[in-house]
Formats: sequence, structure tokens, C-alpha cells
Amino acid sequence: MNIASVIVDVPARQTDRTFDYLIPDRLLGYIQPGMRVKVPFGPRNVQGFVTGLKGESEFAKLKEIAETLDLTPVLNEELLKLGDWLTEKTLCYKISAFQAMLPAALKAKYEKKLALAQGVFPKDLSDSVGRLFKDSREIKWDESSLKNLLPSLQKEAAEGRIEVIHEVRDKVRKKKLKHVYPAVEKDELEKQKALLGQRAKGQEKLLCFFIDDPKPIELRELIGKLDISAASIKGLVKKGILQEEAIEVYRDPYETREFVKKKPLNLTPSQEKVIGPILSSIGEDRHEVFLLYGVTGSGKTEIYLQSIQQVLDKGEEAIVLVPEIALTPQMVTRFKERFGDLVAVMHSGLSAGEKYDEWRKIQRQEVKVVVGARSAIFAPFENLGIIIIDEEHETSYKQEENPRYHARDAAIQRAAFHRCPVVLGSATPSLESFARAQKGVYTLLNLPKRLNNKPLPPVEIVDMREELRDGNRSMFSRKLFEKLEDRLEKREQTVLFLNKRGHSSFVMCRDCGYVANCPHCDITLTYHRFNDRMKCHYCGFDEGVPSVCPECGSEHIRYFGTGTQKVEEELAKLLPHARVIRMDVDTTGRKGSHEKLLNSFQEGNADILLGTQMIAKGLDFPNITLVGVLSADTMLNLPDFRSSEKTFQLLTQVSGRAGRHDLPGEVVIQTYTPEHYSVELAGTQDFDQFYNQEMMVRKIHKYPPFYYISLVTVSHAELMKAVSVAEKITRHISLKLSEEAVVLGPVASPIPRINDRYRYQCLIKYKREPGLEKALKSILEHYQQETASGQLQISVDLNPYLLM
DNA sequence: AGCACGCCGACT
DNA sequence: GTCGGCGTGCTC
Repeated sequence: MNIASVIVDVPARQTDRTFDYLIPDRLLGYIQPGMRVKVPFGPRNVQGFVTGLKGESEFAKLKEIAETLDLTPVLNEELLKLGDWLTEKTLCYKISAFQAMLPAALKAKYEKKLALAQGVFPKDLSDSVGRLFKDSREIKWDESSLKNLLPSLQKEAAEGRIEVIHEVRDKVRKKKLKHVYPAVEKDELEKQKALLGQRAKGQEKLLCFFIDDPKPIELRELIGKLDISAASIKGLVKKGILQEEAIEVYRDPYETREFVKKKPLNLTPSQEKVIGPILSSIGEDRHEVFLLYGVTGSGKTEIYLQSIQQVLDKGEEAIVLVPEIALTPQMVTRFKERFGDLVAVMHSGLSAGEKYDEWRKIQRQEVKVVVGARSAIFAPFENLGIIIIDEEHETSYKQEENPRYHARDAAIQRAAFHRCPVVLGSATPSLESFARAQKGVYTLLNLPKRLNNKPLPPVEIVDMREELRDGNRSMFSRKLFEKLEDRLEKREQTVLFLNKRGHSSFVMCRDCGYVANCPHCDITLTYHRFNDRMKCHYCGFDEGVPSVCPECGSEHIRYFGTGTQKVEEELAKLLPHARVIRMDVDTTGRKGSHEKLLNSFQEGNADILLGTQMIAKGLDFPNITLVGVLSADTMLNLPDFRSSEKTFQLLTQVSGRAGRHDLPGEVVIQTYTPEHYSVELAGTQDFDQFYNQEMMVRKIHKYPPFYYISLVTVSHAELMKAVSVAEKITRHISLKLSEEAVVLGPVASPIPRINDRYRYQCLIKYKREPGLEKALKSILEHYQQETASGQLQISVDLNPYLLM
């Protein structure tokens, strides 16, 4: 077994297979599947993953593995298999699947360098080349600065005086800090203390400290604690009494926070009823998927916590997925309060290094529970006992780049391997999951009542067209405004929700109707008040606001629309005494600012919390008694078959923020389409009826959960090329599929151009098409050269959540 | 992805 | 005649 199969870090169709390498003697018995290695590949070195070991290879002249990058495998056997599954399910490259399962810090960083050959000095080279090495024997390969030296470099390299090095490194280093500890026994420390001179106050303090506690301590901490200088430590180190060493430390994003340990709460009878099947599934090592359908405030989290406790008691581990966890600090707090140091947290707000450290804690079995966003589903636990997905219906569980996986599917895959339950929790389950529960594929668990039987808040729907007819041109209906004033008077809090999607500010000419568009994408530029500029949210293009209309020359050009900033301005005008906290991408950009704003609101530093999607979930503050939705229907017009579902879910979620505690709550929903069933039924919070109605619509239009869908998007800088390739692909797919399948297109994507590339797409709806995956693979293969060069892009999404 | 090998145009 | 354009194909 001295040969390793390796998947190399070259994401291309031609290299999407294993390559065999000889394991050098010094690494024999050490290299295991799942380790990262550095291997020579063509003329350079690349990172690779060992996927298996074998005794012989069909390939005659094998190269040797250059070195290992890990001491222990970063992917265990289960995760290696899961990588294969991901590759198959999403048609991505093996290497992309592996990389998706690991923290970004472990991704290789490549650096091309020039170095002097052994025994060669700058003076041995021609003047121009020799000058490059005057400071160091190694320099970075910098295309631009070396440009005119290329011929002479080539000559020196050919004659062996300099060489090209391809370096492979981890992206992020382990964080190491200098630690100090005694080098001698306690009685020796005592002896040395007696020998110290009168003036050696610092050294005396140090010795006292270590006589008390000889454990290693971080240098800076020691200096701060004893109020001494680094020189005192140096002195003792020199005498050989103390020792210094760089020890790996974890970056702990929550280290400054104190968590008070909390006990499990008593379960209500209905909670008891629901947790029963989950606990027995855990106890019997049985894989089962539960759909925990519980209204907002029905105590789902406590079910999660107590199920996990059972798993921990069994000596197993738990994964909890939450959507964009940075946005729900309350959730993290509850887990930390219950399980303390056993919890690792993984979310997008952490730096690459912090994420890596949390991952290391899991790998080293130092934690038992991970709470995290989508990618936490790949936490390298060995004995999973439960996987929980909170807010199961959230679309952020679907990754919108390769590998385009859905965390729910990966969860079920992993749980089946570990023979443990998956709990999907939601107040508004996705249609897909609910349908599966109805069919008996998932086990449905119901929590129909809020804790303490608090009623759901009454919801009033206001028709904004009527408001307009009655001459109210403000963005607040009279009803909402009245209630706002009332809450201000009573010193209770209000949450105002603005459905921002498709509703951000833009710049328009009031005379000719010209709207500022991105010159590279067919999309309106979004206006940002804080720097008075317009920005494209797809390619990042950014431009100042023109003072005159570029079409007609009119000066009446200004920003338009109802962004949060604009609402804030209007609030300031109408209710100048109200204290408003605004939460959107602009105000929560910086790390931790989100939490700060929420804390400030919780402490009562504001009367109104104004925000977008991000305030729809997880807020649980006792003083919120009014929730206002400013525009309920802005999502309904998006080209997305899930838009009704999303609207219903969002409105229900937001409504759930009101009156969760002692004070009763109220909800006002403003809309231009009060008759739409998703708005109307969100008003009565009638999920069952919504489900029935929406299922009918899906059936008629052949959408999930009745049909599967797949989306192929073709993009190219030339319109004609994009169209013709899309056409060929569509034709090819149609030929390969059965009568039952529907192939739509090709049509221009809803955003027909992004970053100067035209986009055409083909949508496939089908029930059972065993030939589809093969057809798609052969298409990707067929166009591999053109896609490799970047000219042409073909993206395939089996089960897309965004049809853009 | 890189990089080398290989076959046709405008240049000292 | 040669330098160099980037199409094609390989990397254990």
C-alpha cells in the first residue's frame, strides 16, 4: 500500500479524477485517506486530497508525494463519501466538494517565486537579473515587473543558476502566542527566589506566581497580570529558570461574553408529546426525519436543547443549523447558556481564522455541539447523534454557487450514515417538506399553540390603494400611524418591516422617466444615501448621481423609491420624538454592529426598530407590541415560483415578533394586493389553507413538490454566442428526455446581463428522468474548452432556489 | 488551471 | 528564412 490516489486542486473537467502518487518511505504508514498533501503536478506543485491507498497502479512512472499538509486527516471516511455524494448530486468537481466541506483557511494558496540555485550568488548572474536578488535569495514572481527581463531570466534558468518555485501554503496560519512556564521544579523556584537581589522585584513576582501555579501562561497576559516588564521574564529565561514557547491558541469570538449557565425548562404537555418520538429515535439509533411544525413562540428551541442533552448524555454530538446565525445572537446565547464550552459557533461573521479555530475545536473533539450556518452541516464530528435545522424553510440553506447543494439534503445524508434523527423546525414549513410529511416520508410533529397559550397577535391588512384614493400619500397608512403614535405614548416598542427585495431606492428623472442602470448589467442601480452614490448589487459598479438627466437634460433627477433610509427620513419628519434604530446592509456592515443595534433596542434605547429581512426572525423582546409591514407584496412580482410561499412565510414570521410575552401584540400589514391569497392567509395565519391553495397552483404549473426542476444558465460576452449555445443545449436536452418532461427556453434570464455577459437559460421540469444527469454531464464535457478559458460559462443547478 | 507542443502570418 | 500568435492536449 505505497501508492495514494489523489484528487488535485485543479477545478476542471479533465482533472476531475484521481491521480496516483508514490508514497515516499519516510511518509509510509503515515499518509491516510482524507489528508491533504502537496504533490508535483505537471511543472508545478499543487495541493491534493488523498482519497485512497493501494498497492499498485496502472500508471508506470509515478511521481512521489512531496509532503503532507496535515498531521491527521481533515476529512474522515464518512466525509470523503459525502464528497462523492455532493459531486454526484450537484455535478460539481470532486475538489470543489472537498473544499466546500472544509474551512476556507485550509484552501491552498499558491505563490510563484524565483530563487537563486544552490551555491549561486547575485554576482554570478547578469546585472539586470542579479539586481533582483540583492536583498534576498528568493523573490515573488511579479508578472509586470519581470516583463522585460523574461528572456534573460529564461537564459539563467536554462543554465541552472536560478529556479522557479511553486509554493503551496495554507491560507491562514494557526495563531500562536508566546507562552511562559517554569523550566525547573517548585523547590528550585523557591531556592532561586531566595537568591534574588533586592532590586529584582519583577523576577520575585514572577517566581511567586509560578510557585503558586506552574502552568504555561500567555506572555502578554502574564505581563499585564503581574504589572512587570518583559525584561524581568527575559532575565529568568536567560538564567534557565523559565522557558518560552509559542503555543497554538484559539481565536474565540465570544471570549469577552459571559454566559450564565441555565437549567432545562419544564416542558408543557404538548412539548412533551412532541419530544417523545425524537428522544426514542435517539435512544434506538434510528434514522428518521422529523418536521417540527410549531407556530412562532411555541417553544421549539427548548425541544432542540433537550434533545441535544439526550444526545450528549449518550456521548454523541449534535449539529444545529440556523439561517445566517450572526443575525440571531439570541439563539447562540441560549445554546451557550445551556451547554457552555461544549458549543462551537460557525457563521459568516467570523474571520477565516476564527472559523478555522472553531473547526479545529470540533476536529479535536473539544466541543460536542456546533451551531452554525449552512456549511456547519459538514462539521467533522465522528458520532453524530442529531441534526437540527431551524427555520427549515429558509432559502439560505441552499448554496447558490458550486457545489449548489441544499443543507437539508446533506443533513439527511449524514444522519442516515450515523443512524440518527434530523429535526426540521419551522413555523412556516417549506411546501416541499410539508408535502413529504403529508406523504409520511417525514414524521410530522405539531406544536399548534404558543407557550402559556398566548394568542397569536391579531393581524390587520390595510389596502394601500384605498389610502391613496383617500388622499394619503405617505408610506404609512392612517391605521398604522395611529398605532405608532399610541405605542410611543405608552412607551412600548414597534418593529417596522420593509420588504426590501425589489424595493430599494433608485435614481429616476421626473421629467422623462429615465432610470439609472448599470452599464454592465441589465439592472437598476441602487441609491445609497450615506455616500450619495449609486451602486450595482451584482457587479459592484459604483457611480455618483448625475446632476442633470443624461437623456433629456432635466434637472429633476433624484432618488426615488422606499428604501429603509427613506422611511427613516419620513419617520423623523412625522414623529420627530421617536427614537429609531435602522437595520439594513448599510448599518450592519461592520462585524458585531448587528448585535450592538439589537442590544440597544432591547435595552429600550429606541422606540422603533426599522429594518429588512434580517429583523424578521429570532427577535424575542418582551416590549414589542406592534409590528408594521410597510409593503407586503414587493416580492410577489418577482419571477420566482416560490414568491407566494416566501411572501406568506415572511409575513407570518414578522407577525410572530409581536406580543410574545405579557403584553398583547398587534400586527398591521400594508399592501397593494390585499386579495392575494398569500397576503390574505398570512393575515389569518392559516398555514393549512395556504398550503392547500399553493399546492394546487404548483400542481397546475408543474412545479415542486410535484415536479423536479433544473436550471441551465449560459452566459457569454457576445449575445449571439450565448443564445446559440443555449439553443443547442436546450435542443440536446429535449432529445434525451421523455415525453413527460417539460423543457422551457431558451429565454433571457430575468437579469439578462451581468458584468457585461449576456445570460440565457433553460428550465427543465420533470418527474423522473434517469437520463438527465448524463445529458447534462455530457453537455458540460462538450463545452469544456470554452468554459475553461472563461469565455463561456455554463451553470447547472439541479433544484434551483433562485431562477435568476 | 498552467504549461508545452505545434502549426501558420508579418518581420529583422 | 525566423519570431511568435494562441488552438490543443496533458498533467500520476
